[in-house]
Amino acid sequence: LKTPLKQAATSQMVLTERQPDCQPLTTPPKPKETPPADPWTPTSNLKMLISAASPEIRSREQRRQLSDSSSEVLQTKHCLQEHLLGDEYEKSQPSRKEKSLGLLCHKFLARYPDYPSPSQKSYICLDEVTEELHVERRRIYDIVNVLESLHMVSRLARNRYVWHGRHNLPQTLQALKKVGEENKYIQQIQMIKKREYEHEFDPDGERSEETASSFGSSEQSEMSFVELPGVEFRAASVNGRKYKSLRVMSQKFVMLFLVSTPQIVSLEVAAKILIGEDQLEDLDKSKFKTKIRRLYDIANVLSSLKLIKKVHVTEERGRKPAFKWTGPEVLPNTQDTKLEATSTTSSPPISESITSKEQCSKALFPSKGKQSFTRHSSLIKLVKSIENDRRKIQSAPTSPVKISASTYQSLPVFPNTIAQFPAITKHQLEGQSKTAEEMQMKYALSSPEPVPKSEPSQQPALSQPLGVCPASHSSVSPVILPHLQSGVSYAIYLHPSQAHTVTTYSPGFMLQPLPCANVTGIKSNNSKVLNKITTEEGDIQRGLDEPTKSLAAEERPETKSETSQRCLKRSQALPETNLIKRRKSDEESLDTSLTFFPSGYLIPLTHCTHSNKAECSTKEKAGVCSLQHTAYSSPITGVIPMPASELKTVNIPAFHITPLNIMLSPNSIAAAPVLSNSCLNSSSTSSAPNPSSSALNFMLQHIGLIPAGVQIPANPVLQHVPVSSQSENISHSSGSTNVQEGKVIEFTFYSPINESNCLFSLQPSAPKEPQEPQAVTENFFRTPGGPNTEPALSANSDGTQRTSQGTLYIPQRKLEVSED
DNA sequence: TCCTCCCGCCAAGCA
DNA sequence: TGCTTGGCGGGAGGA
Repeated sequence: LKTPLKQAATSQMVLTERQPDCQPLTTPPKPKETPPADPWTPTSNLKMLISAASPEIRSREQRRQLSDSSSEVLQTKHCLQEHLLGDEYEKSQPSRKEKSLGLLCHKFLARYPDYPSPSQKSYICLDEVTEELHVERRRIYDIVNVLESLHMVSRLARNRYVWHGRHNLPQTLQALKKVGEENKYIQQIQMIKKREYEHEFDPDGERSEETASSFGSSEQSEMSFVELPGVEFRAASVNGRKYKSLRVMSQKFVMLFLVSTPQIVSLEVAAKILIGEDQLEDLDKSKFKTKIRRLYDIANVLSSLKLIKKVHVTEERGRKPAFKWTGPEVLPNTQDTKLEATSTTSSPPISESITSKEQCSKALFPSKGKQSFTRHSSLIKLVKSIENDRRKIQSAPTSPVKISASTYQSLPVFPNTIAQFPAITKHQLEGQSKTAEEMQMKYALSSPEPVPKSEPSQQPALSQPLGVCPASHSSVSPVILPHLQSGVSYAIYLHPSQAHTVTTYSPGFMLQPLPCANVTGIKSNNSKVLNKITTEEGDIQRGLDEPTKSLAAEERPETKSETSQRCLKRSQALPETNLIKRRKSDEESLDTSLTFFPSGYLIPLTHCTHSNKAECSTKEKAGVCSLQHTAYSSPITGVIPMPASELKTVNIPAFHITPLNIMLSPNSIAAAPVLSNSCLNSSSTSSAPNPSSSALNFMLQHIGLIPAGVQIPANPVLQHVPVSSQSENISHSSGSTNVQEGKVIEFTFYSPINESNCLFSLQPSAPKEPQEPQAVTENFFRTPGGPNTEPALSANSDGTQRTSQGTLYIPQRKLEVSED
């Protein structure tokens, strides 16, 4: 009996309403001897009507020995069709949206508690469900399969499932994350990105061997269903189709979110990865489309579970559908499932989650520490390899120490940054340890060698822990730069790994590492401010950074003072209002997912000029530096003082080329690019000239910061380069503060040799006087052809173009995420 | 036009 | 052998 009651009622209602004369109007119950037919869905109704109208189909129906009541139905429908012409009939049908899998899943989930009592097991009878939800069984399978992939249900027998609710979710996600990491999904994502970019430059070209081999390795890592002890996989076709099962696909899809950062995965990438694991060579369109269809199915269910949320990633090639993880954050690879819920979902509070977890653990994990998932045999080698790598990294002399939020809070402050922040914020800092301040001041302003170099041998491990991504960054380090022309100093934030090799060109330079919040955390903290997020590449990037982020943060011995400055900067950068609250949440974010943003940032210290540095420093100590404007926290790093209205862009270094928008107009002011370390570091492996170096030299010379002929060595050093800048990515604020007039300029260096890139983020302060147009020559921007090849500006191959009046415009390839 | 995904065919495999 | 399960892709609604 598949006739849904509700549908019958609806039909009756419609009939009664529209055709009172059509009798009988009641939908008769289907007799038991009704042949297997489509359920009583609107579409099947329509088909039935059509078949009724067709003699051929009708005769076929007759051959099927339609019962009298079935005939009645047909007659009724026929009657309905006759009287409800065309549009009217269509309008009487539920819309497509009302029949969506997501909605159906909502209904399904509403039937069962999120956290059922362990003593009372809920059983799911598919027949009942299909009947009550008025859907065909096939749809329920879709839902159940996804739920089963998360171990929210498990199959008990034919037609029968057990409802676990979300009890198992923490463990499942943990296991999935682990498998995802072991399966090198991050690298696969990067490879796909790389392929995409290579395809942009060479649409007809063969895919690189590296990419191919990477996928080759992914093929062998095909895995089976990830199980939890006690939640066994008892699919009917467990042996036959499980590798293509929606369950497995769902798990893989979830893994992609769990391993990538920010946790945004585009459907395209997910589909390619899923196909890649099956057979990359058959990456034909139909297969791709099919995967996409299935991913939509899965995504709908996951969305109903509020684990993901649909967003759109906008890049230069268009708007792409993607999904953002909104489920509980999963900490990496802790033996004991230590999870916490983020603020974005309807997930239970942490305490509840933990409680549930404990309950679930008792039920499902009698022996803790046991491997909690199955693994394809071919994966074991990969896992061992990764674990070895991880061991090497973790046993390095500079092994990281996790810094808790409380540590952040209690650490002393770094005076130089005080000048950038409003007095109210500084006031909070006055209570800090003066001794610590003095020590840091001394260190900051007097030390000619501000940053101890790390062991060069550590660099590869730090920047390329997985041996795949050359553009790995861990954190940023601020550098105070004097502005020779405008009298404005800047704090530039570098990655520690970059800072290791920095040599200063000004005695006043100093370096500090600074952690940056991950995009996800930022988003949650400043979601209203940050309405654009560069993603995908950054997503990939941070994923890669994760294994190394803490390493880099701990590379240097002055960890405590650095972290204190991190804390300070983050807290200082917060808006005056909600300061404490936001800092708290910020720190929570740091604590839970301390991630270092790989880009470099330039901070204008508009009131701390080079000429009166000492005075300024003194003022900084007293916390009365004449900065008048209100500084806001950056959603990116938490340390960049800039107006909230301008916090529109997050710079995330791309694994591949990431030509971002750069508008160089004559009306902005000087700024200095901050080189990400990746291209610089990676350049050491190549004998080719470093384009970044020559570019910076050019810039420095061009804008008069260094005399012509003076060359800054090809050393990853901060340069102070005034560049007229204007970013399209920043919405201009109507405010009048200096900082508000600052702009962010971003661009990427591309080195064809090491295939790395550097993302620059320049944030100049407002110009006091309009400057002459700064002609940016071709030397500055390199094309993929190499440092001495045809300049990007005149080559269209990379999409760049030069506008009139010396304005350089590089079409944006930055990705934005928009939520529906 | 393209995205989204409903729908149901039909094959694998279980009872 | 009938039924359950679920892969798969056509094609239509919706943006």
